[in-house]
Amino acid sequence: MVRVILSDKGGYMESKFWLMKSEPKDYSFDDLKSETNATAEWDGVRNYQARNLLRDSIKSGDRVIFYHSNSKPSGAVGTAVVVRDGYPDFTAWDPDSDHPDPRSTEDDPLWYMVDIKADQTFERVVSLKEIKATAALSDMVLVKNSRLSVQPVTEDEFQLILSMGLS
DNA sequence: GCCAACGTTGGC
DNA sequence: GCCAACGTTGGC
Repeated sequence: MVRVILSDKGGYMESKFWLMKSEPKDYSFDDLKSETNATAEWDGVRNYQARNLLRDSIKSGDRVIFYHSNSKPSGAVGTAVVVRDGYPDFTAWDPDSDHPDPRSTEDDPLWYMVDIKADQTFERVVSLKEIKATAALSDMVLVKNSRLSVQPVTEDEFQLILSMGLS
């Protein structure tokens, strides 16, 4: 089965590499590592474009760059592996959750999530400043549309950021 | 804390 | 379907 996502040019591309953002004051990479099996539900995404990726395109085994936004400095801090395909984000219909949305129900889910497991911890933060200063990373969604919290990256981008983070 | 950029909502 | 108003993200 070919997995596809809508590219910014309106055509289709596939990805097995992603970048996910979190504000570390809300949920940090250390928080993920401290979970049982270093695994957590990536819940709370309330954006349709990101939802579509979580529901349709992101699959178990895919690799993720974990990015700290609104941080000092903001940047990539580690990697994770997707360990469960998209499924309904049940926190949406829990009125006591951090991200309730009464439009979403168990019978007709509106929002989706995947599970991720922490993998490699970078030796240093690969800062947004450094990413922006790296020519080979200039096409990243992170650089072009800074708001999307779940976004595709190319394998080359993933490997380059990983090598920067481990050196 | 400011605010630019972007996404969403809802009146018409 | 347009678009103004509003809300959110996230760099700085």
